[in-house]
This record gives sequence, structure tokens and C-alpha cells, in this order.
Amino acid sequence: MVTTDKPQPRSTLRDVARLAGVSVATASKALNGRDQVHPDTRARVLVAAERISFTPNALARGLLAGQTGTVGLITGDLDGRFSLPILMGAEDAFGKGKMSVFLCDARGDAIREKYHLDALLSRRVDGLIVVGSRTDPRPSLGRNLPVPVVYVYAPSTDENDLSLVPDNVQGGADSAEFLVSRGRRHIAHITGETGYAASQDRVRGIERAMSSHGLPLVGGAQFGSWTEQWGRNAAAQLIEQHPEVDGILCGNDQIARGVLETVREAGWTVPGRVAVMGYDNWEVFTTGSRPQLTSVDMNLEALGALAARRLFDAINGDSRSGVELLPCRIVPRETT
Amino acid sequence: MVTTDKPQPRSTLRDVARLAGVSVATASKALNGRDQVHPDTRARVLVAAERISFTPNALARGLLAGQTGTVGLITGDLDGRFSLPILMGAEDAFGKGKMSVFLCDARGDAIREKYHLDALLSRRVDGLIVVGSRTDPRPSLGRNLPVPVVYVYAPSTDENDLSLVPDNVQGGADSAEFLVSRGRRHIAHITGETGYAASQDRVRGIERAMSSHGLPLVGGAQFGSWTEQWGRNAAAQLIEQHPEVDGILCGNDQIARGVLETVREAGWTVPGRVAVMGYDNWEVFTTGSRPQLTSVDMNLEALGALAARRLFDAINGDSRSGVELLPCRIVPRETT
DNA sequence: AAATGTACCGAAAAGGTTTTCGGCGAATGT
DNA sequence: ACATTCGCCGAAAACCTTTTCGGTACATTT
Repeated sequence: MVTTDKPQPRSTLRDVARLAGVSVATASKALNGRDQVHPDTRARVLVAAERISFTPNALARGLLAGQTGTVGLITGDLDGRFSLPILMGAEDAFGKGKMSVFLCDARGDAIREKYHLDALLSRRVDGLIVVGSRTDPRPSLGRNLPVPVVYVYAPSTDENDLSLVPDNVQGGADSAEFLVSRGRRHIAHITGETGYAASQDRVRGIERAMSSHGLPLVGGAQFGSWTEQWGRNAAAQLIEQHPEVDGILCGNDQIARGVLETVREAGWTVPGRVAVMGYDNWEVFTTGSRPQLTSVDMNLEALGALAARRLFDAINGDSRSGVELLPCRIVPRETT
Repeated sequence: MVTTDKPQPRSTLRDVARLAGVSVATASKALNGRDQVHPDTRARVLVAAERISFTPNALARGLLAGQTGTVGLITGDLDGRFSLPILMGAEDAFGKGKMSVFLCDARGDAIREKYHLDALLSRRVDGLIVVGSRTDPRPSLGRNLPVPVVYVYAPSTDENDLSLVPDNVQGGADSAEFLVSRGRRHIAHITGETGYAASQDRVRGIERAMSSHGLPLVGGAQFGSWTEQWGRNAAAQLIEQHPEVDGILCGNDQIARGVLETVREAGWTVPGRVAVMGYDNWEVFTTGSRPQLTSVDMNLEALGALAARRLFDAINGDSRSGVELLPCRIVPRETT
């Protein structure tokens, strides 16, 4: 089963020109819609190109133009659910043009990141998008890169870089407001690891919103891990120590799933006795649960789309810097 | 905040040569470890290259060599959990060499797929990996492409293409064997949509294994959807109609989660009263559940790694065709 | 001292495309 | 009939790197 048939050599512009009986210059102009070429000639070239299924060599084109129409996306967590929506948003925003996205996974490893950076730069990408798996600031790729860079989700520590980050303070505040507006008065917060900027920001937003209503945060913010198991444990303790609780804001959807499981096993109805909200709006978790989980969506696709636009602008000489915060939105379902 | 500082122009080999006081030819040879260059000269070139942080232009190199050191990966489901492990496996296998992976998301849309295919071919990728989200055969990209193609997870309908697919028949059979070897005798199967080759294959494997032991499949294969909700519903019916059931094989981990929830709420212990197995081994589901879920892993990273090797071989003229089945493995946890 | 060999370096071509600019033929104006 | 304009086409340069091959300078041999 070992064959060795070299596939047909790819056709070049010269082949097209020869077949159409014109020069390569004319063929090029005809194919690219330049003027200065007679309609009949153009038609001849087009059919010739079609006949031998000519595909212009982007390498040669990029070499000449100094632009390749590609951007590199270096991500820290391919397994994660953050970088993918961002990638899709970016692809969509670029899509209408002729940009392609070169994706690399550094897996949080600085060495691998450097390796991929070199690979991308040598392939002359027109720009870079750097995606992290946490909203904590991360080291900059450096100031004197030959192409513009946009940091997404994980901001750069360098103020001169441009970073796009979801506004977790606002997201947290909105989630609290949401429960308050639904009549909840005894709200608790169970979140993930304390070392994450995401947890800290959301806590800050929640506390701000609660105090603006003169309400306490029942039991204070409970830090743990980002797992269902922690959600179950924390919820068990919470309903024992604070049976008055009527709303639980969770640090992510997995914690919320754990919380949901525990409170329902304790005989509490959701949302009757207590409302529960998740964070991230990870569909497979939010719609799989019973009842379906209200959650906070960080609009990651929009984040990716904005990254694409900002990068596009920067490539065209119009670059910004600093941190841009993008709003989160609440997706109401059945647990509130 | 709108600046317009064009970043420094990238340095070329000519710059290096000038700085080192040699010709470009010598500079090239020095940098690429060719012989015919004096050690002192080579050293001069290397420091010169370092000083101006020279990065060879992969476009020019690729144009000349006819090889770009890149492969395209066209996937159908970026949101899905299948293509990502495959991508990572492929990246790992390539990683040691100097291959980079160009990822595109076609979202199951033939038009978008064609678009990306053209984009990749024009960028002169050395090969293509096509990943689908279902194991059902998919249309071939065509026989006369200028580069080799490997189809992964979703096989091509064309026997002349090379396809790499997890062996779901074996996976199903092994899962049944596993429960039987643990002493279960009344095994049921709750799976997803009937139209999926994956469901059909697994059912076939399960039925084969059961009948080889002279055991019936309790209630027959139950088809539904790939959701937790279906798992809950099907389990409720199952334990009512077949209270003798002591093992449940599920079509995926989400169904298993639903089953788990229902049987536990009915007061059955797991694995005491009934064993439960998932499929896919999606960590976030299998380890988040209580008890943690035994599941079948399709070894997707290995699949991706093999795809990379096969593609590499094909690029070097050693190509195969047909469908290769890769074994699945069982990951025992607490539900069995 | 002449001839041969060795070690190193540089000129040039190649790869495919785009763009500029000069040129050629035909049509128009006088 | 001549000059001018206009429309269209092609030659050539440019992008950057790699490789081949000829050449130079020096050391070695006879």
C-alpha cells in the first residue's frame, strides 16, 4: 500500500501566460482586475487560469508585497474554553477580508511561546494575537517586535501594549444587581481560587453592588477551587451556617453545578427557595443542568472580533495601547 | 492614543552580510551550518545576525525550496472537544521537527471549507489534515490535490484517501467486557442519536461482546440525544422497567452524568447497586461528577500524532490509503 | 621555481509574482 | 500626409534566500 506518485506540479503564472499567449505581466494584471488590459485578453487569461486550476503563490506575493495576509494567534490553553471563542470571533471579523489565522499552542510554557513566536515571525505574519487562560497580567512579548500585537483575555504587564479583557468587575456587579432586582436579599458568593484576578475582580464588583444596596454578602466571599466538588462542599456548609441565603453567585459554571446539586439534595427548590448563577456561560454545563443555569457570558467572541479589528487597524498604522475592558452580559435561564 | 510609528523594518540577510563584511552567500552558509566557511568568518556572521536580530524570511526560503514547513488543519468543530486533542497530538508529533500547523475552522460548512482549502493551498502548505466532528464518512476533498491529505476522526468516503478513525466497535466491546469482568450481568445501553456512526458502532461492539457471553442487553440499545437530559429521562424509564439492571453503558459522558443523577436520586448506590460508564473521557465531566466517572477514551492525541506521522511520510513520498482504526482505552474511576 | 592541491569566498541564478515604464500600433485631429 | 493621443501589451526589476560553481590566495609537493 506504499505508493510514491508525486502529485502534479503546481501551475504558475507563467504557465497561464503561455497558454493564453500573453506575457506574465499581462496575465497578472488580468487576474488581479487591473486595468490596461483588453477585455478579450482578460477573458483568455481567465479561462487559461481556470483550465490549469492556477492558484497564485502566496509566498511570492507576500515576499514582494511585504504583507502575507496572515496573523498568528498564540494561545496558552487550547484545552480551555476561553481561547476558542476568541479565535472564532477573530476569524469571523477577519473572515470577510483575506486574512488567515495561524494558531499555535504554547501551553503556558514561555519557551514554547518563544519558539512559536519565532516561527510566526519568520513566516512574516502581519500581526499577533496573544491569548491567555487567566485574566491576570502576563509578561509582554517585548516592545520592539516587527509587527503589532494584541493581548486578549490575559493583559500584558506593559502599558504600552494593547490588551483586551472582559470586565469582570462589571460582570460581578451586574450579577449581584440581577439577583437583587429579582428580590433576593441574602446573597452569597462561592468562587474559585483566590489567586486569580478573575475571582478578585468579580468579588469586588459583587461587593460594590451589594453595599450600594446596603446589603451584606452572606458569609463573605468563599474562595476554593474552580471545581464542582468545591461547589458541593461550599454549598453544604453555606446552607447549614446561613439558612437564610436566597441567592448564590458562583465563580464559574462548574461550581454552580456543584452548588445546584447540593442544594437540591438538601430539598431546597431552585429558584424557589434559592437562586443560583454561574459564570462563563459554558453551554454544555449551563443547558445540561436541571434547572438550566443562569450565567454570565464574557462575550468572548466579541472580544476576539474586537481584537481582529484592533490588530487590523494597527497593521494599517493606527495603533492603540492600554487596557480595554469589554462588558459581560447576563444570560437568564431557569435558576433565577 | 493614535500613534503611527511604523516598527523597525526587518533585517535581511544582506544586512547581516554587510555588517559582517562578507557576501550574502557566505552569510547564508555560515548561518545554516554549511561547510566551506572559516570558523572566524562564521563567528563574525553569527554575532552580526544576533546584533540586528535577524530572522530568515521563511517566505523566500519556501519559495526557493518548494517546501514551507507548514501543514493546514481544517476542522469542522472548533467548539467541539474532538478536534483539539487531535490538534495537540499533531503539534506534538510535528513539534520536534520544524513544522507549524495552520488551523482553520470550517464549521461544517462546505463553502467555508473550500475557501479555507484555497487559502491554505495558495500559502503552499506541505500537507493537510482534515478533522470532522463525527465518525460518519464525509466527502473527499478530491483526488488531485497538489499535497497529501489525512482525514482524522471523520473518514473520507473515498477509499483512496487515508483516514484515521477511533475504533468505536472495539471501544464499545471493551466497555461491555469491562463491566462483565466486574461481575455485572444485567447491562443496559443508553446512547445518543441513532443517526451517528459512533452510536451504531458502539452498539455493535457492545452487542457482540454481550452475546459472546450469552448475556442479553437489557432493554436493548436506547437511542436519544447526546445530552444530560436524555440520560436522566432514559435512566428513569430504565430503572422502572428493568430494576434488575446492574450496569449502564452510556454513549457519552454527558448522558452518563444524567444517568448518574437519576439513579442516585432514586436511592441506588453507584457502583454498589449499579455501575455506570461514560464515553469520550471528557475530563471536566468525568472528574467533576460524584462519584468520578469511568469512561472510554478514544486516544485522540494519539490519533493526531499518528496523523502527523502519516502526513509526514506522505510528504516524503510514502503515502498510504484506506481507513486505519485506532484502539480506544478504558479509564477506570469510581463508578465501576 | 613551477605545478598541484586546499581552503575559503563571492557572483549569479533560481523561485513566482507584482509593478513600473517604455514602446508599438491604431485611431484621431489638422 | 503628418503629428498627436490613446489603448494595450511586454521587458525588467524587485522581494529574500539558497546553492552551484568559478575564482583567488595560500600551502604543499616535485
